[in-house]
Amino acid sequence: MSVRVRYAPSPTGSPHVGNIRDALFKFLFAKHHNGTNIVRIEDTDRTRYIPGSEQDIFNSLRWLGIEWQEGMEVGGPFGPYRQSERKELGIYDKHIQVLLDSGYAYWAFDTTEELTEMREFQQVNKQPIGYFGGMWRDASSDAVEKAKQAGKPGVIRLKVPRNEEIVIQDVIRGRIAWDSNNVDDPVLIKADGMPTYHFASMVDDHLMEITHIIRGEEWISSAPKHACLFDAFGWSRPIFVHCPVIKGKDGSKLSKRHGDTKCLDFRSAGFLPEAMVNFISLIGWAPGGDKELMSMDELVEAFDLDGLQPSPGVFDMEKLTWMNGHYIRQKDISVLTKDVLHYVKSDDTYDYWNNQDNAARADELKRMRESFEKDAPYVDETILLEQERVQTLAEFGSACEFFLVEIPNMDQKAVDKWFTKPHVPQLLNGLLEKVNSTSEMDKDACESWVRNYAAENGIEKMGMVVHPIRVALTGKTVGPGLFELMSVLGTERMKVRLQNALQNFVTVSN
RNA sequence: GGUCCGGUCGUCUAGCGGUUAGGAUGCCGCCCUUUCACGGCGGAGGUCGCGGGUUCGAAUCCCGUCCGGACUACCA
Repeated sequence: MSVRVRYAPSPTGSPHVGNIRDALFKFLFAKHHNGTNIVRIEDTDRTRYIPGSEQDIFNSLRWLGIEWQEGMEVGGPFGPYRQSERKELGIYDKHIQVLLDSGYAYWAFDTTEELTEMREFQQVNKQPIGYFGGMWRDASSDAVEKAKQAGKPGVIRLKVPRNEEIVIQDVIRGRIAWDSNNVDDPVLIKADGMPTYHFASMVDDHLMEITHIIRGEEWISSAPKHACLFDAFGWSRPIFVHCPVIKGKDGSKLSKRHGDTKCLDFRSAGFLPEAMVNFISLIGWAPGGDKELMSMDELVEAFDLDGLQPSPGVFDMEKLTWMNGHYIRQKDISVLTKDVLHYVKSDDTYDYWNNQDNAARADELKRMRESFEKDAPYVDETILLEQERVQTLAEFGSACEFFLVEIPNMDQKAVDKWFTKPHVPQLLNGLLEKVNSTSEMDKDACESWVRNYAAENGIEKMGMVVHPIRVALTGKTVGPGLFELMSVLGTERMKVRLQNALQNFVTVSN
């Protein structure tokens, strides 16, 4: 039997990295086994529906290269793939009737107040909290009819068997058992007629012939309910795989207060999909050796359930950042420049940095976007020179800034350190003279001029000539190799910068 | 409170009864070098949560204990 797995998110917001990591696992597993990955939308809670989140879900998946062969947007033989549509088709009504008829489900008419009161009672009496039958589990059909006649809103609950042991086999953790007396009767159909997750998801998993339920660890405690449901229908249970959660630095489940958690935020922050995929695949899973830098194809090749880990992992931004730097460096320059262009053109980028209260970064990136419009080949060259010096796409903004402005911002400490040396005015004037008389200087020409100058003036330490020129041209003490940088800048820009340095910053005259 | 899951350097992890407990990241140092970065080399960092067993031998198996986490909705 071929593998069929499903990614079944709720459209309640832009997906979280933990959720997307699970989606990645499912995709890798399906693809590794030549199976089918299905995307189904679980929108049974109308109150939590957020418009636009379906698109965020698809965008997150596509950004990372997670494919699906069946489901939303691509169709398939088991559609529709949106639960609200399946509800309209009567799929859940039909199935709940089966359970009602066979006695595995029952109507319950408790009010919200009654349920709250019940829980408070259980709380103070240190009892397990939950609905274990109340007055409705074994109510007579007359009582149920009467409540219906009276127009009382009711729900349908699953009649979990009592005095039994409920056992599931989890692929990662092995046997997990519950005393059924501790498993409460979950609501299957809500008062508004919509199915709950417990019901809709399991019915659909069966109908869609899902072989493996791969989901987060937070579902373990409802697994016995799901197992009972399958048993009640007489259906064979799929294989359960509960993946460990992803935690934040403080050890609790990753959430908003840990910073970025939405998958698409990472795109806006300047991370590459290759890095993101590689990094999140390694939280809770390992191929079983020392290898950790892997492409999507390699992950597909290496992925299997036995590499899954039971213990939760912490999302380590520093390691993600390192990995992103690795992928930036590894990238072909023609591809990289397109990525950067795309990044600085995207509105999401600016929304993101403005939300981060980092207007300066937004400005740098905006300048880069404008520069692309004016002189793309020039910007491409600056990207090449900064490629090995940045770790995210966003960092190109500040790394390339000095190239793109008319006059760079002069770092006062750099000026104080280097422009006070007595040989500097002559040096900068000499270079100015050179660029005035030359229209083009390639890297070698720049290098030989600098070296000759040093030799002719008896300067032994290259730093003594290199650093002042660097400060004059870039305003900084750090950056790409001087000769590369000079040749990319070109004589015109060098002229303007040298004049500015000599007029406004060089304090010692000769 | 209850149920369940988990516990190897700060972090991600390898390990499946015999290893000086390996790799990666981060940190530190050296080398390369005009700076930064990249790269190369090296270092610090783990009595494998703790306590008992089983065994000639345990991170690996068993029991207990502690700590952490998830769930505990007519949310998923």
